[in-house]
Amino acid sequence: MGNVTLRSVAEAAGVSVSTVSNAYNKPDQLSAEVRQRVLETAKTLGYAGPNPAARSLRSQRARAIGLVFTERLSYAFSDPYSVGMLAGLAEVAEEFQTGLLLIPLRPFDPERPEEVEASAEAMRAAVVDGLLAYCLDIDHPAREIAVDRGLRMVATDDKDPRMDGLVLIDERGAARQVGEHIRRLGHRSVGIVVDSKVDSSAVVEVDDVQHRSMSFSWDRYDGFREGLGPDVSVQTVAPPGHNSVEAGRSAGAHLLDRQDRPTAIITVSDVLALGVLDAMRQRGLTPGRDVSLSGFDDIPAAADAGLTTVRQPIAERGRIAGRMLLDPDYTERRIVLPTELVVRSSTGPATTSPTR
Amino acid sequence: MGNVTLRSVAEAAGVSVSTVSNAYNKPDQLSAEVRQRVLETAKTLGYAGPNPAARSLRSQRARAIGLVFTERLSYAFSDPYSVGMLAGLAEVAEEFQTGLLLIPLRPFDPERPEEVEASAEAMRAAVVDGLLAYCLDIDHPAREIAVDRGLRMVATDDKDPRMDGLVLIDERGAARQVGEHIRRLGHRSVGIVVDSKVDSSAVVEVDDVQHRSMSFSWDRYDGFREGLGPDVSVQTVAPPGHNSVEAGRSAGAHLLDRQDRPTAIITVSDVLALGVLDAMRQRGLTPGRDVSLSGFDDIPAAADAGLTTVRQPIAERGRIAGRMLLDPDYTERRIVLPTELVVRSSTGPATTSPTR
DNA sequence: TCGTTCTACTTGAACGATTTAGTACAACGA
DNA sequence: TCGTTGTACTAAATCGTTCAAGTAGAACGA
Repeated sequence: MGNVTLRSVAEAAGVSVSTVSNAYNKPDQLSAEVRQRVLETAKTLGYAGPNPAARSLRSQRARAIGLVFTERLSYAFSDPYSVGMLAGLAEVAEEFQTGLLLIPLRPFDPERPEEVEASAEAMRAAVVDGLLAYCLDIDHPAREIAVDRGLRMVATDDKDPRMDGLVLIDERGAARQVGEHIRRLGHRSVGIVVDSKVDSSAVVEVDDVQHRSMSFSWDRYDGFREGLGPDVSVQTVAPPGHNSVEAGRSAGAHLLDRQDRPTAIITVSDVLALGVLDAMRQRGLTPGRDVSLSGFDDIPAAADAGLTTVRQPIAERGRIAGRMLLDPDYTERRIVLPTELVVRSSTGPATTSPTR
Repeated sequence: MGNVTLRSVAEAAGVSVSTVSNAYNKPDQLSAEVRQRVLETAKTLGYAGPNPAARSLRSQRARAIGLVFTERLSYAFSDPYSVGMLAGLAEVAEEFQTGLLLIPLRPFDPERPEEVEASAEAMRAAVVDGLLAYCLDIDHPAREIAVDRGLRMVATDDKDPRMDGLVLIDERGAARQVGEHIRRLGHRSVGIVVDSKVDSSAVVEVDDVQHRSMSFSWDRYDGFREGLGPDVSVQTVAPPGHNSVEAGRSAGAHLLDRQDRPTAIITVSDVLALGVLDAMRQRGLTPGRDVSLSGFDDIPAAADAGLTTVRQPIAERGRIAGRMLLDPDYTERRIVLPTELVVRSSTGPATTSPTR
């Protein structure tokens, strides 16, 4: 089984190997009758079509693009934002008859370099034409391997100058709008919830410097602070674990239970905001009245929850990344997509009596 | 660039091609010093390691397993159950240094066979050693192609006898326990929420026969009915759209707003149950007191919500599927994993006054 | 001293396709 | 009638590895 090749088909059909190949790849290069005959003998021989590996080798095209898959991305799949982008990417991939190869890697961890290094070898073995560097740590050795291989690389959130394509939003500018919105509403004590790169077991309070090394989203953070201005007092916390509703809930609990509860809470993602919303509900607080809350991304659930947030074209981000990787006619190499502040009921004016 | 091959490295290092190959694949076959020299010249030449396509061709191993990726699976990624299974699969894949290839396909649709057929060609091009037939419709042409290719196929929820491996739970038996639990609590009017295979725009009421063709989960459905027994009156609904919290919410709304509101609601998944829970909250109903509710799967959020459900080893399902595909020492071909009814606060005795 | 075993490499044949350059033959216009 | 063009196919090289088989030389025991 399985050892039926182009040659066996060619012999059985009484034509040359190239003709059989053409029957599959270039139907206009041969007469309809011969093609018909070839395809029929292929069927009776149980030939399942050209061997993909051989085809990849000869044509120098893998018909697949890579996507790094760490534990973190596995969590990311619970995040509607990632799913939306992946859906956009898959749409283009389908259009180009191209697969999406998840490359399982150990997440970067300076504590155990040899394990990470070993898992990075998977990047060598990946049969891909290009790579979407999503959730791939800047220091991960797999990144070097990808560069060495000369893989076309596209990122949606990356600072690496070696990228062949970038699909961005103005993170900082968008975040600034959120900050300004909150400031204009009169809030002077604001909590910020960031995501956390490191594993902690509890909510940690973060200062501006720590944040740089602890979180993925300091552009947003900087934007928030810019928009809020110097007169607003800010308390930043990072929840334990990954970007999730659960994490948001614990961060929200932490902020809401403080003596000096902030009058507004800003989060770096809608998922975290939904968690904070839960924490508010549990405490009988009404969003937009007792405490204001804003998110980021505008995932579908944000509208249902009445969450003020920044809308970004999520699926479009994936689509463009896909085009950059797959469509030779798409020559743009750096796209900055528009965002929009969407004000909903979860933000409102600071109450004049800012006590509990 | 990129045209550095084993041969160029071999020439530069003054050794044979096989020696260079061995330097990468069988370090014990050559002396440490030669290996060192080879690796160094490889580095200076900018050789990124053996070309994966060529390696796949020669060794007849793709180092990747396939996963069908339709729009439906893209929604499935929002489902913690799928994510959990995928995480288990990825764990094993990482262990075996193997990639996970998502193969984008059009979902099966008898209305437009040619589009589906065309997209199924992606199954021909996939460089994979095996396939996890998850979310792959039984009638999808890609399934035939996979069979023709002689791909090793494993399923976690499939009736196809051509599968090389099955990782199952006793769906019907587990569902029966749920039904019995509800019956013993005294409920005599029960709503069942199933998932829907077809696209409808609103909640539809389903009878036993329709259900067969409309849903993916009729084993569970049959189990529910068996456990409930003949004395319980059942109203079955299928929400519009895919398995999601949102869908559960609308199905729940439909059942709860009926004149003859059921005293208990059973769903085929926790995700749907969480939606029903939302609908109950919106109506000020307390789960387990006013209306009982049970789910299926025991995703992490179920415990938080106090949801009665069936626990199944989710990640383990993915892990075993991975082993069946990748581990030659794993010879088991059909595994039925244990389940357990987990009773939490969302189910309680039927109230003696069963009126609104 | 001779045969045997071991180590460290090399040789050359696959793996299964695509692609370039060609050939044979028919059709065509002048 | 001859050269040109086009159609339908073929021959042979090539993609970059891995792997089975082979060899040269050192080391060893009797």
